[in-house]
Amino acid sequence: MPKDNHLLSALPAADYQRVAQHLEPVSLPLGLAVYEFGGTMTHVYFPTNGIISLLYVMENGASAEIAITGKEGLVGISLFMGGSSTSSRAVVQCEGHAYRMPADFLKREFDRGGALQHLLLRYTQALITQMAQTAVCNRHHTVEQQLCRWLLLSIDRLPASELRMTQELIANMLGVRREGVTEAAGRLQHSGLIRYRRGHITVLDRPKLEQRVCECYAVVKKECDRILSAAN
Amino acid sequence: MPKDNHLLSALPAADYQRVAQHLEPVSLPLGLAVYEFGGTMTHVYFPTNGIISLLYVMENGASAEIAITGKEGLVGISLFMGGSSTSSRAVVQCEGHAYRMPADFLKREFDRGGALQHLLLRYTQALITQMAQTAVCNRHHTVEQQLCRWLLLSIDRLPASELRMTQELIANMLGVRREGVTEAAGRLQHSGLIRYRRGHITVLDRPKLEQRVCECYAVVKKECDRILSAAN
DNA sequence: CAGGCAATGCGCGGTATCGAACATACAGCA
DNA sequence: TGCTGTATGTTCGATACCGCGCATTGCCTG
Repeated sequence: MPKDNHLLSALPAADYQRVAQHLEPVSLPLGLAVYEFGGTMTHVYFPTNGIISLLYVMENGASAEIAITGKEGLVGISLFMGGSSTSSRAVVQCEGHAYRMPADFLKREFDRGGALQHLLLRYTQALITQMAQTAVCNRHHTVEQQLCRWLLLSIDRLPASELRMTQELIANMLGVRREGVTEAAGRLQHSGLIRYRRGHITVLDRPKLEQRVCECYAVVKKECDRILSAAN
Repeated sequence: MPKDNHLLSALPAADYQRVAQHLEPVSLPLGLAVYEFGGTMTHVYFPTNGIISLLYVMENGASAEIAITGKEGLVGISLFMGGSSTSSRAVVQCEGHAYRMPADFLKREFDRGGALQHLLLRYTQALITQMAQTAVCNRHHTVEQQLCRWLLLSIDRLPASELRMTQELIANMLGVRREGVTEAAGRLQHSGLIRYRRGHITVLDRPKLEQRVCECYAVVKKECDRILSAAN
């Protein structure tokens, strides 16, 4: 079950044995803030399912999603990167489960410099790519393109092609108005790419969604695949 | 002279001795592309002065700056993060000098896990903060605010408060139209915060500039200071 | 000191997004 | 089955930015 997380499953047996006994299963209910801005981090989280969003909330309350993480990664990279506190919120966007590991154990294990270190650094690199692409996408692409990107990135991390999510929340993630999401989602539904009803969105035609999305999705996905395949 | 770079100067004497003989001085002429997209990285660069921008160029030619680096950091983090190629361009935005280090030596040194590793990871953390803030700023702030942020971040990395830079190039960095920069810069000049003439911009009233800038500047600066002070 | 070119200034219509207010309709619960 | 709160749909003007074209002005070089 911890091996449902791709980073944990990529660990060599010896490392995994050592690490496994320090893993504690936790559930990730919808809306849980795994980390708050500026809070101290006592654990890192390896999701096995569900999605966690890295959100940045500004002084005036406006927000934007910086990256999302699922079973392919972990939440809490700044712990081993040398900052002990977070500069963003980490919120459960789709409920699921995770295994968490105490901060001090992770740091010790990281400093051994073995396979775990390499995996974590590789994943951090993928996360950096995702953040950079988000910055560019925010600058140059339309709400509809970004919605497509967000949907694809999300269902990539879920078993089904349906997700529980209101347009209001999506708007918070994308950092746009709710009406903008309503409009874009309406167009996508009208074209038969998705279907939604009160808090549920289903992707019906993934290939067509990939046609409408901006290049940002492919860049992030490719980098994510590349890094994690090389890890095995 | 290598110690003009803050990361190199923060190294303990023993580490510095070992590393120094692998440093090669290079000059950074304006416009040089230290890295191209997808290129292989043979060296990492520790600037001692000047500014290097991390730029992302999209399929249609539109571009956006993701982060900037000066004497406080290094260029080429993906080398030790486990990706061997870059996902962005690194372009010299203000001429200067740097010391470069061969990729394979850096990797070996990094894998020793000593002071250099900690410094590089800390700096990467600061860079991540800068990228996240860029993403948010692109989403929510006006061109004028972003211009203020860009100016402040730039002169923080320069000895003087003047920089050689056309509005056209600034527009490329910010990912907006040249006219947008002209307009915003015109307002700032009219208010007496800056002065510019054909390719030269001088910051006249830094405190007032800090009043007009969005919160993003302070966040990035604070994190950068925090991380690099803790490194000493 | 006189080109010539690059940098800047400006105007135009077009579009995407914003901000706010309100109407509707569905889901879950009593 | 009906109520109620929340999710979604729709409208309006306002604004920021885009894309284009072209005028102007300063700097550099010959």
